[in-house]
Amino acid sequence: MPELPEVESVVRVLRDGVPTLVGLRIVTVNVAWDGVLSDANGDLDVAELEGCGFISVARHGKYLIFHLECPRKPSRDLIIHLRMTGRLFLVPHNEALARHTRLVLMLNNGLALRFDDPRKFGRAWLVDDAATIIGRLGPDALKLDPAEFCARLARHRRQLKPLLLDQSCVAGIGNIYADESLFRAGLHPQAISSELASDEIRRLHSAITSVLEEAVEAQGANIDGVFKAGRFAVSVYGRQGAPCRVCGSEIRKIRVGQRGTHYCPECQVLSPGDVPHPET
DNA sequence: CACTCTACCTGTGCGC
DNA sequence: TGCGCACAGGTAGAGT
Repeated sequence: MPELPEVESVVRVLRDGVPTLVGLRIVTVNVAWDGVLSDANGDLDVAELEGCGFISVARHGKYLIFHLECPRKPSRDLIIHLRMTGRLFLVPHNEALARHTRLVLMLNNGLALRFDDPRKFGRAWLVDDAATIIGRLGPDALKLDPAEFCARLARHRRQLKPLLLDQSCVAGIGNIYADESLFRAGLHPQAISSELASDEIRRLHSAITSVLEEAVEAQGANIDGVFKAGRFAVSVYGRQGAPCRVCGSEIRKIRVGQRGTHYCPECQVLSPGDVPHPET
């Protein structure tokens, strides 16, 4: 389940690894599953990718941004979203396709950039300007200015959990790190954004920042028996029924905005003004 | 505007 | 053992 820290790990490998993708050129493209290219924003024209060179590898929220120099246009941006189960890596040119390989970009150094995705949720776009795709997103969760974060919370009267997952508010937080950030901030997932006190907002901001920075450092989350990309140890996500690491209370799982939500009933108390839904 | 539902997918893990 | 099914997740789009 790639969220911001997992996507950042991919960026660092492709940008800073040996070999780096930067400076390499796409020779041919192999589309193993058509659906990876089609989307409401238009289909990717494979022929336009051939001959393009990688200028930079970056990220905004969970979107990967490959800035390209192209034969027929000054520049283009290849955008890839890994969604739930997508993986991106460099392999030797002749490496056999895996069962879940969706897209292969053959490169001019004997390697290939391969996109594997069992659940077919991941997508790729080729656009003149990355803003076409990421323009609607809020600021990246790792570059979140406290004052702007405060303004964005105040602007809506919404439950914190769905608001944190809304990529147009803040980009990069998914279900795991939303739960982890709210736990660290000591805030209930159903607390109302516009009703937070300023110290609560500060706590949430620093919780998001520290959780994500630690997770980037650990190269992603490590969730018991499910997801083991990195070493970040979760406190609440998937730990329903287990004791809270802080107070020993039993971690609960409820549904908030259709999403599984994990929290500690002792550490994350709803303030009197907020009305919780009686959910299980 | 805030929320809910549905669609998109398939591997996993449960109950029977 | 094997079958069926609910479930997980991020996002877009439609509907309330």
